Amino acid sequence: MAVRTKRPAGERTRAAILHEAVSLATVEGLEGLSIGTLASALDMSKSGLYAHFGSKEALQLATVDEAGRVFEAEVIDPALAAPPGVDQLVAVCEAFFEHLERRRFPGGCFFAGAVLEMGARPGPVNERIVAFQSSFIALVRQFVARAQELGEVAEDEDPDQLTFELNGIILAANMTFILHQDPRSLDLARQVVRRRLGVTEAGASGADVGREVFAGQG
Amino acid sequence: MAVRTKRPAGERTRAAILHEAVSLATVEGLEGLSIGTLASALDMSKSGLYAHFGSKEALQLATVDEAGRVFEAEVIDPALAAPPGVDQLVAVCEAFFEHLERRRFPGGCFFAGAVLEMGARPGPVNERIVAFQSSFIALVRQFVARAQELGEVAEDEDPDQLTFELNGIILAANMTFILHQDPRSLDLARQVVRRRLGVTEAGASGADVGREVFAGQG
DNA sequence: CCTACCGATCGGTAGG
DNA sequence: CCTACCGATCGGTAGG
Repeated sequence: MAVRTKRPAGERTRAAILHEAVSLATVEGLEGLSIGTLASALDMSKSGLYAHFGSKEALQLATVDEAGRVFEAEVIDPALAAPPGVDQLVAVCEAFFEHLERRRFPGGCFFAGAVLEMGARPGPVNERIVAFQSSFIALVRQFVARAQELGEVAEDEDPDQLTFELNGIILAANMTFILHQDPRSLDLARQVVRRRLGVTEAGASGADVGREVFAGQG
Repeated sequence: MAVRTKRPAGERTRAAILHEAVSLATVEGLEGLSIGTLASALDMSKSGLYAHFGSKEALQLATVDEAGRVFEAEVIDPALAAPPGVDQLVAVCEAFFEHLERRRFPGGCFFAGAVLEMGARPGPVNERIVAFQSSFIALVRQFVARAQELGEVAEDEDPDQLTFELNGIILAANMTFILHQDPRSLDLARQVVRRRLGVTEAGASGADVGREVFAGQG
């Protein structure tokens, strides 16, 4: 199919490894993810897989980066595409809920699990996870500040408090979804977001499509 | 010291093992917790420790139970001792924040981590974790319902939504504390709780003592 | 509660 | 990307 470039097979293999690694890590954890298990899941030899990374830590770092790319594509990009204001706050939450609902990873949100797993394990892997998570919170805070500038969030609200609450809603949605394995758990999360942000009807955002509505806003 | 009863030394040893096991599990995870590591942390032989439980799964179950006892003593009991109403909702959150601040476990809240670690690993250990977590949420929901009966939570609030939000605040506090390792992170969580519940001054609850205040309520 | 051991798997290496 | 291997550690057992 593709024209031969430098090492297309190797890159495809690497991508396939990381795709599997991120999924496996949401079940086994980043420490529990073993090179042998990962190799046999891909019908490869252990050392063949190992050669792509050179150490377990390098595999873990590459896995975190791959999870970051998935999160950007499925959660951050749709939120960035939404119009600034309260709609954007709804959009970032909604994109996260759909990321869960899609069951992209068997163990729920990669980063929610990774922060807790590696929180007491200092080192490069922990630092990379913390950096990504912190940048996501910072982005949500920007969305909140912009919404407040637009007058769609009350002036007496503290942006840090609202950001904290939205992060809490996201984490509670992830935990509830994992606990009950039921897509309806997310309906409650959606109601909480809309009530907290003063959005009256269901489909407040037209940015993150794939659901329906445009009920009472357009 | 103590009069010889049936097997006091064995029970003391078992208690010491579980105390260490819960702490270690918040760092290494319940799967990463190995019998060898646990034994050497206690200066015991591996098989000596193993004899107390008979299988790794039994050790994991006993560890979850021990973590449940700690959570009951440090979070649930203080909340039950608080007066019903909004004070009790503040008390349960405050008890959790102090549980974190006390750094009882190096990896933060045991159950927050355990739910995410074991969420995609069906089995008896997962079931025990889910049962405990669900019972805690159910208890918070009872507190919310009681506060609403007392007229301290608005009639148009949905108890499930408020319970979900309080759980989110707790989870966000845990994550933030782990991310920044800074007790001041919890100040923001405290502000969020009080603003969300319409409590104006800092020390709304006299039940969970050890902090101070009684500013504008008594 | 111990020493001594089992087969399996771990991360990693040699050499191709 | 492979086979074949390394020492260390895993959960678990025998026997005391």
